[in-house]
Amino acid sequence: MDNAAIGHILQEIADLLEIKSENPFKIRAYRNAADIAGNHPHELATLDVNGLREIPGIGKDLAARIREIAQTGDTPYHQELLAEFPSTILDVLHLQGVGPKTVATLYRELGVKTLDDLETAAKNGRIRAMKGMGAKKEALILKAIEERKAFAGRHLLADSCAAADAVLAYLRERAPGAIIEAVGSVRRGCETCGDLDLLASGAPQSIMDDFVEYPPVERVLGHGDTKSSILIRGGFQVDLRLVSPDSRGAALQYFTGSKAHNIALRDRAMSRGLKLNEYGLFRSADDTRIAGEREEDIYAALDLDWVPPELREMHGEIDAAQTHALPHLIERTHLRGDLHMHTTETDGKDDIRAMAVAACAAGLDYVAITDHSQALAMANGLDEKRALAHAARIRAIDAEGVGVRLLAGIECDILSDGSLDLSDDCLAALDIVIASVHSAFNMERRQMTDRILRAIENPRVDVLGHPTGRRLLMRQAYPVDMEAVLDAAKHHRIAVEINCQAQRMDLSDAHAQLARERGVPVVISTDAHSANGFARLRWGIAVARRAWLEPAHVLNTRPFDAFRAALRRNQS
DNA sequence: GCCGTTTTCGGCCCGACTGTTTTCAGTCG
Repeated sequence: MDNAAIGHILQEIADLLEIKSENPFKIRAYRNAADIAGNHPHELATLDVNGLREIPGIGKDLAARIREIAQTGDTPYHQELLAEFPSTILDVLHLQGVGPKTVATLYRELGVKTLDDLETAAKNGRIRAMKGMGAKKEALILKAIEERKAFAGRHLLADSCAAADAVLAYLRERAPGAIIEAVGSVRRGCETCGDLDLLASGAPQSIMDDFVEYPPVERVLGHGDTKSSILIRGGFQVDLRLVSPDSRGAALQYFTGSKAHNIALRDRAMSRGLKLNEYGLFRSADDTRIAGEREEDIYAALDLDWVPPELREMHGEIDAAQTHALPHLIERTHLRGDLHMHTTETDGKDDIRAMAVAACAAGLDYVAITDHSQALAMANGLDEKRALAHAARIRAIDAEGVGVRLLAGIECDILSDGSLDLSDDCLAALDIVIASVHSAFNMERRQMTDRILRAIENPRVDVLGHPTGRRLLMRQAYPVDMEAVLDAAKHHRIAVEINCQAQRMDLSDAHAQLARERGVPVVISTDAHSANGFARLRWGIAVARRAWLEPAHVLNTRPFDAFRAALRRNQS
């Protein structure tokens, strides 16, 4: 039972309790626990009740429930709730504009159990007949059902940034004097985002009208003086808030979240006789404004260092901010090398030279060319002979001098039994070897873990590539005991990769944090398949920052010679 | 359901917008 599965059950319990109109604080406790489970870097299943109780927000009851879920796959409490309401009703709850009160009424009065039931009831005009409902609400529900069918809901960070940038450019053109920026999960660098949150300050009121007239709008969900929401093509919901310049810092803080971080800040404010909202920080007694214009001032007034947005997840950042112990996070400009890319020799679109030139233009000092090995026949993977010939060409071009230093490497497949796809002699003749899993994903966890551990034990391997194989919003990670893998990586002094492909971001932020805690070196690599692939370094940087990584934790922040010396094969 | 150099009980973050309303409940973030 992994953390995501545990979190899912806790979330369902929270949803069902909400439909039952249970104590809202109890519901919050379950939601909070679901959040903790989903983001906790350690496997909750490996903790006993005492270990669980040490996690803030997990008390006696929740620790017992989590334990039960981890051991048996579920808890009777969840089953009891499901006996009262069918699980399909949760689809109805998650519909835009339909909340727990409405779901309960629909179920009680109309027997609505599924989205299909709801659609039928709405089409037959039975919704409008209910108290508190009307024809307009009925139409909105039908519209929301239609949208649910069309859109999946969440989006990759890269897609979210692109969509946000387009709206921002449109708005900035119409309010040149204003500051308009992305907040929410985009600003925190989350791997996937739901809605896009934008904040404008110092803009004229007309910005709201401009916003709802944004050409790609498919539907206006709300249109007020200070808050509007739209649905745009591509399935993004975009929210825009307008505040006055003297509230910009407070609003920036408030709308960036996360929710848990904000609750902690408000709590802290309250204990100091202050009140924090999106307009500023005020003295509770007389509403005197203490801060609001600058985000830094809000934190400072609460005796905290300014917290970088990527850290605002309630993973210890408040304590660290209080004791001046926040990390000096890695930035894109710290990266000097990129250790994973492909060329026309296998499935890349550009040749060695073009990749080198593009890397140089991207500000890098060195790259490793790491084409696929023979097992990946589909990608025209390299056998021994081709791998060595390719390496010779890479070294020849490096000798010419192309603005960046080149390393001759390979991304070698880890076969099903954990052996590598090329001979030790061949791998030893190269400058760097990444070992990756590209096949046989459907293994048992124990088997997959052993497979990867065996690869790590091979002294020719320097880096473990995209360690979990996940494809965000498409494919789950293969089951693997990441703690065991990281322990082995530490022991054998190999590095783990943060793969920068937008749909991989693998390691995840939570796993990268585990790597940092264990002292396992990390590399951040693009896995570029063309010369324009270097821009995606920013996605790997986002993961690294969310994992609290500093430049010293990441090998490819080092100068070329120091980087080479740090590779496993070059250590004594 | 969690939490506590105020508390083992009694607190727990809070404002905007919409629809169906004559004063507010529900939803959302």
